[in-house]
Amino acid sequence: MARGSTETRERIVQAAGRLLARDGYRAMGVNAIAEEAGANKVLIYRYFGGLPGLLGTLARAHPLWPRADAVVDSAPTLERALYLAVLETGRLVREQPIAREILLWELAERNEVTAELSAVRERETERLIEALRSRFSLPPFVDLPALHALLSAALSYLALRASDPAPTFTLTPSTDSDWRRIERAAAAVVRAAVGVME
Amino acid sequence: MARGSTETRERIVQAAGRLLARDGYRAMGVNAIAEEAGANKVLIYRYFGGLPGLLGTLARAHPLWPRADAVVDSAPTLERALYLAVLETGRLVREQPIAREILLWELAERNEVTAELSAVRERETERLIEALRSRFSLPPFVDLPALHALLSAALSYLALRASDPAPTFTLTPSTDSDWRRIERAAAAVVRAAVGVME
DNA sequence: TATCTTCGTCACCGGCCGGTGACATGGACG
DNA sequence: CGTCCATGTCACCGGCCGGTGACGAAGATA
Repeated sequence: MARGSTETRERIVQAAGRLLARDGYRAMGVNAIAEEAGANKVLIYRYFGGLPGLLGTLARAHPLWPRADAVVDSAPTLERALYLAVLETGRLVREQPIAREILLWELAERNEVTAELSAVRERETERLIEALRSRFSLPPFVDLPALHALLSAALSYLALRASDPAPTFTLTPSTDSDWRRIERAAAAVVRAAVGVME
Repeated sequence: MARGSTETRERIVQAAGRLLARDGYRAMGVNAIAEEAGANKVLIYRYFGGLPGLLGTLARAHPLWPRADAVVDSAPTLERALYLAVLETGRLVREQPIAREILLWELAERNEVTAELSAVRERETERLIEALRSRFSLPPFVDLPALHALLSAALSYLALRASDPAPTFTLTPSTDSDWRRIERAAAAVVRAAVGVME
């Protein structure tokens, strides 16, 4: 049924993305993906060389992380740009199931797939830092990478905890008002820290 | 061999802790634990009613999170106490493999075990917040839970990423000097934010 | 028409998983 | 002594996993 290499390839990639978003990274096996795609699992080996190849293809097909230029261009000050970048990271993790699962995956396992996924995000983040640095020419004693790492780690983690398997973190943001509190704290922190560290 | 219920129970609990610390939460199965303990897996069902019961016992036997009183008593100011509490959380996650794996587990799965583990940590954190509030009588418009959630989430996440499967986060702290940068950023943030939010 | 390649199917493998039922053993207690 | 029960052992189950070898069916090419 439905012969034709390219269509089948595409169907498998789509199915992998659907499965990752719906059932999480722990469900990503050749058997499950093949069934979801209505294809035969042998084709995963033939077309992608195995699971890592397939998931690499999937990752390359999705733009998952904040684009450096978009963030920088839309903000008038360093504080605002940093704030927006950090919040955008949290928002992506919260609203993009695939992004969320990839972060979890990277935390839980270390293999070819997660290494490549990390590298992709890393590259984009470095470009963001570089863009901020050149656009706003901040004083050298502001440790921008450290500040950015601290805040985006915070938002990512809170977003991870808030979604699907939802435990607590004293204030684990669940309602909109919870998230506003976190965002207000982050804003105050950014505003103050950039000044204080100078 | 080695008859006697209590000794065997203890041996199984010890083996579970060892396995969790060494091989991570993904390795925690009845077969693996039984082999590690040199016992028979049937006993896990007989003595603990199954895996959740065994791991609940294990968790209750380990003090894993910062004690509220210790942190509060050793700090002269609110800034200092908050800074110490947050750093201690990060340090624990970094140095206690069991704590690390429990956090990962809570992120990745939602079941009886992780629910109970979350509850334990949650209770301790609430006590910390309450102790800070009463000890230093901070103004009501400082959103202490939000600030604490933001910062401890940051340190926990960075510590999780820095250990065993070690990908990147632009600045993923690996060396001591990396961690000093993060700590300096956190200190500045705490100092500034408490003032700014007043 | 005959041949050859590509695409897809099917059946099977060994291995590990969680879980259970049947049975040996040894000690306490009558 | 005999009984009983907690303790520990062993073999086995069904199910899912990743992975592979053999085969059929469509279509291009000669």
